[in-house]
Amino acid sequence: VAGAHDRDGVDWLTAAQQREWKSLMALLIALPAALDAQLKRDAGVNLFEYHVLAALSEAPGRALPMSELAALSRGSMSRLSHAVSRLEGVGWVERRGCAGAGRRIEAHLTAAGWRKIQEVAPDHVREARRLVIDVLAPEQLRALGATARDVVGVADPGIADTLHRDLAGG
Amino acid sequence: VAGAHDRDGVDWLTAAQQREWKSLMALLIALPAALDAQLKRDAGVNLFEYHVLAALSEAPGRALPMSELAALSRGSMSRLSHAVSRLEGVGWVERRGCAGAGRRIEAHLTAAGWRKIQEVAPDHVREARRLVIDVLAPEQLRALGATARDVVGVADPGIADTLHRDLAGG
DNA sequence: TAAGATTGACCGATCAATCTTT
DNA sequence: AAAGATTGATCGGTCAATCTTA
Repeated sequence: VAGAHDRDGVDWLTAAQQREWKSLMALLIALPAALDAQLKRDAGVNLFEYHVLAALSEAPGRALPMSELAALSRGSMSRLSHAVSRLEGVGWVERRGCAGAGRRIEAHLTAAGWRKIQEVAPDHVREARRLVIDVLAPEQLRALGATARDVVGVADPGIADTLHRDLAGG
Repeated sequence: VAGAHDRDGVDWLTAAQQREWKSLMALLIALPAALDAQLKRDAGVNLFEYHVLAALSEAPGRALPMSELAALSRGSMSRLSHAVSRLEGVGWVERRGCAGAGRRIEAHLTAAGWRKIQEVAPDHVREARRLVIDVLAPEQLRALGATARDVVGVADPGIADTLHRDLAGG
């Protein structure tokens, strides 16, 4: 039973738990790889860069301070800074100083960047449907989302916070 | 409703679907990062290298041909080859020619590698429990595993095959 | 020649150190 | 000094090319 310890004091997984764990590990490998591959092939961006463009496209004024953008796209400041440099290089994003107190730099989507995300989003949504949304029964999808939120709450409270704020419509 | 198309012919996600999708994306970022961080901190290996050592430790004779090991640890041959080179460098794995027809190289766990995985596994299992297994109700975990298998089946049939064989006790 | 395996160049991410502004 | 942001070294992974053996 759960909570049992062997003589080393280790609470090993049961056979059933191992089964579900291995299935989850397979998902963690296969799904991001498939999404990345589609975006890279059809759009020349990776999944993180797509999230950056998508977050900007939904923001008021199509602009966000770097630190908020990092939280929304679930990456470190460093990762974001490198990514924005790349996106700036191809003309989809620009950096500029920003007015608000304390904050210094905001990234904003250029006209070309707006066109790019409009062009790329439909394919990405199609892939999301093909791999997940249309594969699962509605109740199964609902349960998956709820379970994901439970796990993220423990694995990374910071991401969980940003997610909840985003889902609430912040 | 699902299946509806706007005038661009795109079947966008509903608000509810977007909610679950974003939750899943957050999981895909947060969970591997947390598992990786624990292993890197406490054991000096990443999640993929851990899977390599774990797969070898469960194999008969603690050895596997490179191609089978790649499938079991869910990586490309190239990724595995680089990883095994690293693990060889620290003395946990060795390469050697192998007898069976057609096959050429097998990786096997050294005595030091065996000790290493024995030492590291309990912490990894503890983390798996803390982040997932003990967070979810048994039925929720079961559903997560089943859903993961459904998605993997579409996203990567090759990984799905290996997973099913592994779960059947191959 | 096809499958198994390796290699090296390149790219993207992390980490620690640094710069900048309040 | 603290928060926001950037930088550069380094590491790990991918990709395409190559080598090897049945």
